Amino acid sequence: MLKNAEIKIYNTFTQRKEVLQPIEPGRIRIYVCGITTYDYSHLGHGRMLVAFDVVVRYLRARGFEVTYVRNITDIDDKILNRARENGELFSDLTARFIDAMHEDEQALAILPPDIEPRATEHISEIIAMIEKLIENENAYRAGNGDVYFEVESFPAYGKLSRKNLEDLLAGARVEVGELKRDPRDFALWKAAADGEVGWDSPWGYGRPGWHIECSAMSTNCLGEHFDIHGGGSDLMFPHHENEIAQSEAASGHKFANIWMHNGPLRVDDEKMSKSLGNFFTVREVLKNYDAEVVRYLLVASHYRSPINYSEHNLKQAAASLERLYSALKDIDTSGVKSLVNGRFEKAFYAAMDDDFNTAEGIKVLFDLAREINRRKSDDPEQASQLAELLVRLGDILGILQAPPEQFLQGSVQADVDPEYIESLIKQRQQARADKDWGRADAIRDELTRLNVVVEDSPEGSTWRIER
RNA sequence: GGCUGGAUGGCAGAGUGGUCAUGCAGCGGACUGCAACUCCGUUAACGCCGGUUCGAUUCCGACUCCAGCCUCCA
Repeated sequence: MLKNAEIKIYNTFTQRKEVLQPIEPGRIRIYVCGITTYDYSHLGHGRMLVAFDVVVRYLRARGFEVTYVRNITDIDDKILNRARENGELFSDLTARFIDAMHEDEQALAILPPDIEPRATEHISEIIAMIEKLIENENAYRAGNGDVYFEVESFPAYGKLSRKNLEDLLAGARVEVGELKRDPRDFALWKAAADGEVGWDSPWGYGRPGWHIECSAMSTNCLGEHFDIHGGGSDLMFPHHENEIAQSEAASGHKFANIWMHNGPLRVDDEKMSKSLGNFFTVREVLKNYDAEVVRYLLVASHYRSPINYSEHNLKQAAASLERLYSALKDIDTSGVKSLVNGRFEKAFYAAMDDDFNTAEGIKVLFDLAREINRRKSDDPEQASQLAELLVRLGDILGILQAPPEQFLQGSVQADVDPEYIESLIKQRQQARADKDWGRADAIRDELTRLNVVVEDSPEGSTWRIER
């Protein structure tokens, strides 16, 4: 790949794009907040997973050795509540939804992270970090066995989400029977009763609070100081703010160099959420739309922008992908010599170097497609090389990896029998040979009824699904 | 109310101080038995008001509107 990669990334922390400067030359360590597994992944999760999948794919394409850690939070109040409602073990619940998440990931062509730590497998590290925080006088035990982080003891608190401590105090809810010294303090460890899910600790039986697991797992997997920390923008406060407080209070130095936050997924211009009833799980969506079309939709906008989920936008995504795949159709790229460092590749890298501008990168893919179409007939060798490049660049975005015919002829929206289609096409070919245009058109009408479009060319007739 | 981000052609969505985004849709042409695909050409935009400038959609300021976070959330 190109040498001297200079990649700019928007750092939420500094509110500006910064040149990525690895702590260790040639190597990037990245931690992304994954999913709390108490239900099926929704499309907002899918967006996050795809966004950081592209980040990692691109960094690798640019020659970095990447260690990608994405955690699973498998112990949490929501999990325990859901398990109780279902009358099942919390570990059975999380096992089921972790499997489901992996299936969804695979469907969306999301590469697995290098390390996928689970909170329940890092309880001892969590306890060790809490002990350290108590020792450093950043945390205290409450009378009931809870342990809280003392926000006042960490003056930089609020620097990521730009909140000042006074405002937080004014806005904090004070609950009855409050065990905290200060309403802004948050739980590191929650005491549990016998019979509830928990682990033994120096403060008695209990379980970790919500934020500490990410501090413990990231530190354990990547060290106390690493390159990139990512997650959804809705995690900025309080989750990431608390992570910074915990991690930096424990280690005494900087936590992550760059903070990346992906934008929200909206439905009808509102954030997708259960309370609004506009909630889509990944698997529901994949019943009605091809996974690659969904992925294209997620990748066609910049990762920090909101994406509006709608049937209309999915249709447009399908049309765009059809154009790209049409360019690849009938081209054999096997054994083709790779075009390296040409203008298209440079333009693509320039776009992606600028804070992973996938929308600008996709423009280059369309430029490539047009060039391929121009050359298809008179310069097939050049067309093949360009097609190989198109597929290679598509891979960085996680698209265009299927055989073109497979994409163009298969679709979850139209379940057709290829043999039947082929037989109709043959009959139509005969009718055309006989110049029986009426019959040829009647057959095409029948195909249209089946959502099939026929395309005639000097080499014969091909077909595709009308999405 | 505080903090962030946004407002681009019919739709989606990038970007730039003065010459093309791109895709879909539209229009004209080529190709086609007719189509489709494809190619060539083409229409069309930068919320509002000021300022800086020879020139602003792009920089600065005010305003309006929208979204997210401030409580569990990717």
